[in-house]
Amino acid sequence: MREKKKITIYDLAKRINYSPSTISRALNDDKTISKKATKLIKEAAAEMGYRRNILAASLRNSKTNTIGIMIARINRPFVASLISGVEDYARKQGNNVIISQSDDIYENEVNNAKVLFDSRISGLIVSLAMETQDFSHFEQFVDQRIPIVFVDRVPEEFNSYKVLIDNYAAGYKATKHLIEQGCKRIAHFAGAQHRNVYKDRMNGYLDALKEHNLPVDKELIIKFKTLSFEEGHKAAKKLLALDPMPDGLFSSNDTAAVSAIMYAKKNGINIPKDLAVIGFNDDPMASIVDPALSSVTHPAYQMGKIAAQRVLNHSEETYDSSVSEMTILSTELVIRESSKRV
Amino acid sequence: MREKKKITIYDLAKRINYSPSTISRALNDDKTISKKATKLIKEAAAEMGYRRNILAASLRNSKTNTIGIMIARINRPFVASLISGVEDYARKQGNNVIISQSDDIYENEVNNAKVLFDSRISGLIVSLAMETQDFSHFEQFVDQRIPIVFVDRVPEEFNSYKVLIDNYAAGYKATKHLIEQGCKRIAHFAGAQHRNVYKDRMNGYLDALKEHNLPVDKELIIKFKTLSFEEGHKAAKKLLALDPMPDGLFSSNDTAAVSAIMYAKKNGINIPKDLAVIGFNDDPMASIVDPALSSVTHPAYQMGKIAAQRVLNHSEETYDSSVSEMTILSTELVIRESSKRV
DNA sequence: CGAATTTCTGTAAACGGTTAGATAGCATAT
DNA sequence: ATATGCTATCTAACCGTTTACAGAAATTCG
Repeated sequence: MREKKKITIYDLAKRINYSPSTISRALNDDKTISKKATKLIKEAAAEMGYRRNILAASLRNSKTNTIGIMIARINRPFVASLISGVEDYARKQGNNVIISQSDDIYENEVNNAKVLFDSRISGLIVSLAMETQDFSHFEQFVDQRIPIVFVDRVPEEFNSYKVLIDNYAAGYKATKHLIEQGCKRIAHFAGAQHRNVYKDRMNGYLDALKEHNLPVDKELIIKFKTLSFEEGHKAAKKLLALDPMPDGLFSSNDTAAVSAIMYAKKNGINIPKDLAVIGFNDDPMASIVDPALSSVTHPAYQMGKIAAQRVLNHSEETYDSSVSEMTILSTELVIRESSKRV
Repeated sequence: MREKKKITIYDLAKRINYSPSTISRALNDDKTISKKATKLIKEAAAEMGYRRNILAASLRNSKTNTIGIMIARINRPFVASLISGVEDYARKQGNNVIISQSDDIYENEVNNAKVLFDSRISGLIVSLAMETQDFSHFEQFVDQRIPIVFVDRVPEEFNSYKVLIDNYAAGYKATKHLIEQGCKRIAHFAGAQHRNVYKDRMNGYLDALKEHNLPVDKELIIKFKTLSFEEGHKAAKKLLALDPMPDGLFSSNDTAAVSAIMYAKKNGINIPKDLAVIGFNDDPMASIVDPALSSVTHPAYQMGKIAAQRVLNHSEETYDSSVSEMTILSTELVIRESSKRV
């Protein structure tokens, strides 16, 4: 048993006595081809089971209709939803999506960029690795006029499309909410401060404290590397050992917040009475933990969709790479039991 | 500012006076090229910043080094980990991974198959949509000798590589565990019975009951369509209204199990004393819910990795498409508070 | 030293589309 | 009748590799 032969426009040409160029044009609905010929050709193509060879077309056009996506790791709820949004939109427009994971490691990101570049992707969607602080590996795309859309974790110093949420406002809102619940000593789980999302959340936190005349206590701000469950555990331990203990906690993600809640519960601390907690992302776990975790919703799927739109609607002519075009999505507080005191 | 010119082997050829064919061979480490020439050529290539055009190479070889992956939806923990495993392995071997989501809808799956086929993927990894019962859309790949590896949700009637866990054994183990905890009336949340994973889990459940001389009560077996949170809620409501109430529950996934736990708790039912519960998948939420959910671990990442290996090591010569080659991974029970009675 | 090998490199034809420019046929205008 | 323009199609080059085959140069051998 051997492979079915793949038929080409040359086979079609021979079969119905048209030149390959006419076949090609007809199949692409070029109006210079007569309706009669177009119909004939399409029928023959269907009958013979013709399928366009995308590779040949891509080579000729140097256009692959493939979007590359760079993220830290797929199996995080936010990222999975983001990709989901990109994929759905891109596919509707006839594009493929190829993904690459950096594991939050800078070197991997650089290497992935090279691989995606060599794959001749038509556009790139990036959420930066935690480590990344240098962005020169993205310049190759700019040089070749390949549109880049940064999502969520975006660089501040690199001009491009950016899709993100208002992290500052979200941090402010979350903190203000805790203040309104009567918290006076509010702790913060802070992420890597060179990453916009975490820096902005922290700034929102700080300003909310200041504007409500609460002192900023450095002891209450814990700097995380990865905001993992383990780190959350350690940080909670440290916090609860303080005297006086904090009475509120704004965590930069849900994982660390949930970890803190679980640790606190085990140590007989009442959430939210002794410690009101709010997280960030509204991951599925937020509604599962008991008491359910208040959080800030992230429209991840929508962000993916918008990013895909930006990449695909990018126009060579009007685009000016010296300008950053931002799309800022709003967030919402989801108040659950973990922070409800009044 | 215009694009940087892309340099080709012709540019290299002109620059260092070798023919394009020699360049090409040298860059591919062909041994017929002298070491001296190879060295010279590689140096020149590096210096001029030459990058191979994958499209041209793919066209010529009709080999894309791209793996397609078909799943229901990315943003489910199991699937995300699976993809993660595929991606890591594939990329190490110099392959790209393109994904497509069916949303558990048959028509989407058929359409995605066509798109991936037209993308000339070198191999395909599939976890079936919930709905799918006909597999003829995979035949085009078989015809073209494109290897297919089915993962987790696999077809029974289609010969190919398959990577899955022993769902029957897992169902049996989980049920037996509940029996050992003293449960006499064990309910089961069953998934679509035409999907191997759910059918096998249920059979394991049934046999465990029989072998321990417990009656099979049809009232206690609830058939789900999607095993969603909402369905879990409804099913729990139905179960808890029974008289006598079941004292154990084996759910085919964690989502429905967690939903049931939350509903039961809200209605004053003690988990595990009144109702011992065990789920399936060991999703992150299993360790978050209170009481923590016992579950069956799924080595999702590893399954993805193995699937990628199978696809990439697939050898045209030795492969016999009339044979199904299965890799069956073992599972483990993770016992947590939701089922610990003794 | 010439013949036979071996080693290395070059020529040219693929792979399968797309597209600029040429051409042919025909209707209309001068 | 010739020029002009329009429509429909074709020719051939091109995208950038790979590779069968040919050929040249270097080496070995009798």
